[in-house]
Amino acid sequence: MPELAEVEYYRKQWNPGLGKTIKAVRINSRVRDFRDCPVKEMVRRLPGRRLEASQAHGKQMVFQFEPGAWLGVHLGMTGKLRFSAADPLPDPHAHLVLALPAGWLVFSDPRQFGKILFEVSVHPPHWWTRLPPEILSRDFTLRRLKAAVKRHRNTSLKSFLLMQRYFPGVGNWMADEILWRARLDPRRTPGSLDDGEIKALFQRLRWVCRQSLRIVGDHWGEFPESWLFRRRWKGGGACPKTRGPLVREPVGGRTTCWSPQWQK
DNA sequence: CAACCTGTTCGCCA
DNA sequence: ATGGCGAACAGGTT
Repeated sequence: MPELAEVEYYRKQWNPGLGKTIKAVRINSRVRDFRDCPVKEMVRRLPGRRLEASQAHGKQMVFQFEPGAWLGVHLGMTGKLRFSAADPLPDPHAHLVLALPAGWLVFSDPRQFGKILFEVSVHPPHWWTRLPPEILSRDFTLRRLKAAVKRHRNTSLKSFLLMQRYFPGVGNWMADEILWRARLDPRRTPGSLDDGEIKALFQRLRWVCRQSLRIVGDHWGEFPESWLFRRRWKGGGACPKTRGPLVREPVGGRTTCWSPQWQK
């Protein structure tokens, strides 16, 4: 499920390990999650290191160890992080397990679209420092959005919002929520937007990120009934604004939910 | 049983 | 070169 706020939620699930020293690493190195990971080095060098801090950035996370080592985690489609007081051995999808003095930090991912990275270094690795500005940061500006619109004027708005190099953390449901609140038809192109519509998109982008972090990021809360999120999963839903029917069909290759009477 | 899936990357084409 | 699209990845769920 992981998009921006859900990633932040999962990041915190490893907080019980903060300040603790890794005793052992258990890994299923055959799975796809480790395709870009120096597995042997990680298994050799993580034990004895202390989990110092963690951060999330869009859908990407980093866990910082002392002395200098960095564990990158991307949850893909079905990845999860959890702390387990009992040995998670029975879980066949627990591909990475970090043993603490008491308990285990677990990464599980049945579908294996996630990605684990590892680097030993005093400084944070390039794959962490070269990420684009976060949507809620000062560097994410209307100017930047307009440049992206100009460059990708012919794709659908739906595909556009899913581009992580501009909108890190936005996934399928967030894109639909943002377009619904900006009253924009997901099949429209960025190039067709006027200045007011671009501004609305900018504001709704930031609003949906901020609110979903507040609701889901801390503790897995429920979105209010007023959100499209609550109606979008099954056919036959009604728009919370107009009470009219919602449409559910692929746009840009992804299942998309929108309200034709509300979004133009 | 078949269709579907909250993500990314690759190859193909214009 | 760059932009845009569709397939592929793998396994669980509806």
